[in-house]
Amino acid sequence: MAADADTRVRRGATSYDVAHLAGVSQSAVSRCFKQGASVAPRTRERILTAARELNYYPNAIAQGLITRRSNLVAVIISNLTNLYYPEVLAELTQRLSAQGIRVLLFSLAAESDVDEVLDQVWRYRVDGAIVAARLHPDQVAAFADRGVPVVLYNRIGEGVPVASVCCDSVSGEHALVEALVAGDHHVFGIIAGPADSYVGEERVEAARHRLQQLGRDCLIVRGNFDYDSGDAALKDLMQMTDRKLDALICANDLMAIGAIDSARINFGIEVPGDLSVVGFDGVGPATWLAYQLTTIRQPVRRMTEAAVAMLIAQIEQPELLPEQRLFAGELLPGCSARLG
Amino acid sequence: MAADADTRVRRGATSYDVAHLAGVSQSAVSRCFKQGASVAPRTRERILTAARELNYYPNAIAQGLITRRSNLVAVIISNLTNLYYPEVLAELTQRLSAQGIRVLLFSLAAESDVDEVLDQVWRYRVDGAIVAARLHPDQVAAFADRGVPVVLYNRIGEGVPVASVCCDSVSGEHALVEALVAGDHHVFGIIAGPADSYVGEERVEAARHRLQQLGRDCLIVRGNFDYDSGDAALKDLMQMTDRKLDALICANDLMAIGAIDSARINFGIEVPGDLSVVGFDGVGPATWLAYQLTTIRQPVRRMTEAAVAMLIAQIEQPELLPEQRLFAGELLPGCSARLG
DNA sequence: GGGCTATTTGACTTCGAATGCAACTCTCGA
DNA sequence: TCGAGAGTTGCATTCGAAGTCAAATAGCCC
Repeated sequence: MAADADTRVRRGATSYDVAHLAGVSQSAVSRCFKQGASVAPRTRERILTAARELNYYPNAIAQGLITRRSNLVAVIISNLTNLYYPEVLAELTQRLSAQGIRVLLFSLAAESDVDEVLDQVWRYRVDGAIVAARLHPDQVAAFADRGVPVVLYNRIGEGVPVASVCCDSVSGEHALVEALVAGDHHVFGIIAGPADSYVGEERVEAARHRLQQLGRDCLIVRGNFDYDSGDAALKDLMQMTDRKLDALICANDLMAIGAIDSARINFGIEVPGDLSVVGFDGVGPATWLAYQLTTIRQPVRRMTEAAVAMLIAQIEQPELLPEQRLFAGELLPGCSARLG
Repeated sequence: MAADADTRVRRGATSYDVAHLAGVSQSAVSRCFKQGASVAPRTRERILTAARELNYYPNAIAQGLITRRSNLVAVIISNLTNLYYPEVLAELTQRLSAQGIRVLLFSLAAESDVDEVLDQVWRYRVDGAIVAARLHPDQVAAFADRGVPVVLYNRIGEGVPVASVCCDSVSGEHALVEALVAGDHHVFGIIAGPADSYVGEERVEAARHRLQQLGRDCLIVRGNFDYDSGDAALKDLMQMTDRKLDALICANDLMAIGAIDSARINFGIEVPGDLSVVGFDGVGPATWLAYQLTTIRQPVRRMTEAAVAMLIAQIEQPELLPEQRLFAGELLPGCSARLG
C-alpha cells in the first residue's frame, strides 16, 4: 500500500507511507493526528518523525469523505466591487480560518445569480454557507432540505425562517432622518439602491416612512449602489424640482460620495453648506478628508463574528432554531450634513 | 449500499441511491455523469430521471479522492482591504468558475504570513494556486516539490523560476516621470510602499532611477499603501525641505489620494496647480470627480485572464516551463498632474 | 510468577465515485 | 442460423483516512 519515493513526491505522502516508514499500522498514523486518541508517547514520536521526513499532511479530501465533514464553508457574495464587501470577506475568511474552516468563495456577477453556483455548493458538501446575496424562499428550502446550515448576511429569509445577521436599517435611517430634521432641513431627496437589493429597499422605506411621519415629503430616484449612479442620481434630482433640495439621503456611502462630488463639482453646491448628504455603511472612503461623510457605520467586526459563531453553532447542533440577529449601526456625525 | 430515505435527505443522495432507483449499477450512474462515456440513451434517460428525483449531485470530495483532481485552486491574497485586490479577486473567481474550478480563499493579515496557510493548502490537495503575497524561495520550492502549479500575481520568484503575471512597474513609472519632467517639475517627492512589498519597492526604484537619469533628485518617505499613510507621508514631506515640492509620485493610488486630500485640506495646496500628484493601479476612486488621478492603470482583466490561463496550462501539462508575463499599464492622464 | 486491569495496537471496513476488465446484448452479414 | 464486432453493462477494486473491535502488550498488586 505504501507508495515508492517517486509517487510520494508527485502525489504527496499518505498515511500508509508514514506508517511504513515508522514501522506501524496506518491506524496508528491516523490516531496520531487526532486529538485525544490513545497512542504511546514513543510511538507518537516515531510517527511524527516519519511524517516530518515525508512532508506528510493528512489529505483533507479523504478525511472529508469518511468523516462527512469537509471543513469547508461556502461564502457567496454578490458584488465584491462594492467597497463594503471586501472588508466583510476579509473578516469572515480570517475568523473562519481561526476555527479551522476553509472558505470556498463564490462571487456573483449579479445579486440574483445564486442558482448558478448552488449546484457547485451541493457538490462540495460544504458544512455550511454564509450568503450575502438574495435567496429565494425555495433556495433557502434547498439548503434546509440538504441539511446545510446557512447564515444570511444583511439579508433575511423573506417569508421563511433562516438565520441571519443584519445591520438595523430602520433605526439607522430613523436616526439620520431625525438628525436632519432637527437640523432644520425641509426639502429631502433620496437616492435608492437597485430594486433587487434587500437592504437598499429597506433603508429607503425606513427613511421615507420616518420623513412622512415628521411631515416632510421627498423625491426618490434610483441608483445602483455605485459611485457613478450617485452622480447620475443627483443630476436627476436637480432636474426634478424647482424647490431647492437641502438634504439628501443615500442608500449607501458610495452613492453619497458620488452625489457629493457631483454637487460640488458639477453644480457648485456646497456640502454641507447648501446641501446635507448622508450615507449608510461606513466604508473606508467615508472618513476621507474630502468627504467626512455623515453616515451609519455597520459594526462589521461584530456582525462577522456573530455570523461565524451562528454558523458554527448550527453546524454542531443542526436542531438549533434559526436566529435573526440585528445589530445597531453607529451614527458617525462627519461633516457632510448639518445635524440638529 | 443504497441509503434509506431519511439518510438520503440528511446526507445527500449517492450514486448508489440513484442506481438503486433506476435499477442499474453504480458504475452506470457514474458513467452517465461523465462526458463521452458509453451509456445507452434509454438507460441514461432513466438514470437522469432518478437523479433529478433524488436531487443527486456527484460528491466532489469523493471524485477528488479517486481522480486526484480536486478542481480547487487556492487563491492567496495578502490584504483585501487594498481596494485593488477585490477587483482582482472577483475577476479571478469568475474566470476560474467558468473553467469549472472552485476557489479556496486564503486572506492574510500581512504580506508575509504565507507559511501559516500553506499547510492547509497542502491538506486540500489543490490543483494549483494563485498567489498575490510574497513567497520566499523555499516556499516556492515547497510548491514545486509537491507538484502544485503556482502563478504569482504582481510578484516574481526572487531568484527561483515561477510563473508570474505582473504589471510593468518600470515602464509605468518611467512614463509618469517623463511626463512630469516634460511638464516642467523640479522638486520631486516619492511616497514609497511598505518595505516588504515587492511592487512597492520596484515602482519606487524605477521612479527614483529615472529621475536621477533626468537630473532631478527627490525626497522619499515611506507609507504603507493606505489612505492615512498618504496623508501622513505628505505631512512628513512638508517638514523635510524648504524648497517647494512640485511633484509627488506615489507607489499606489490610495496613498496618492490621501496625499491629495491632505495637500488640499491640511495645507491649502492646489492640486495640480501647486503640486502634481500621480499614483499607480487605476483603482475605482482614481477616476472620481474629486481626484481624477493621473496614474498607471493596470490591465486587470487581461492580467487575471493570463493568470488563469497559465495556471490551467500548468495543471494540464506539468512539464511546462514557468513563464513570466509582463503587462504594460496604461497612462491615465487625469487632472491631478500637469504633464508635458 | 500469576492474575488482573488499563493501555496500545493492528486488521478490516467504511465513505462515494471512477475505471479496467470481463461478460453480456445487439445488430448485421454470410 | 451462426459468428464477428460494436456497443452496453456490472463486478470488483481503488483513492486515503477514520473508526470499530478484538488481540496483544504493559503495568501492577499480591
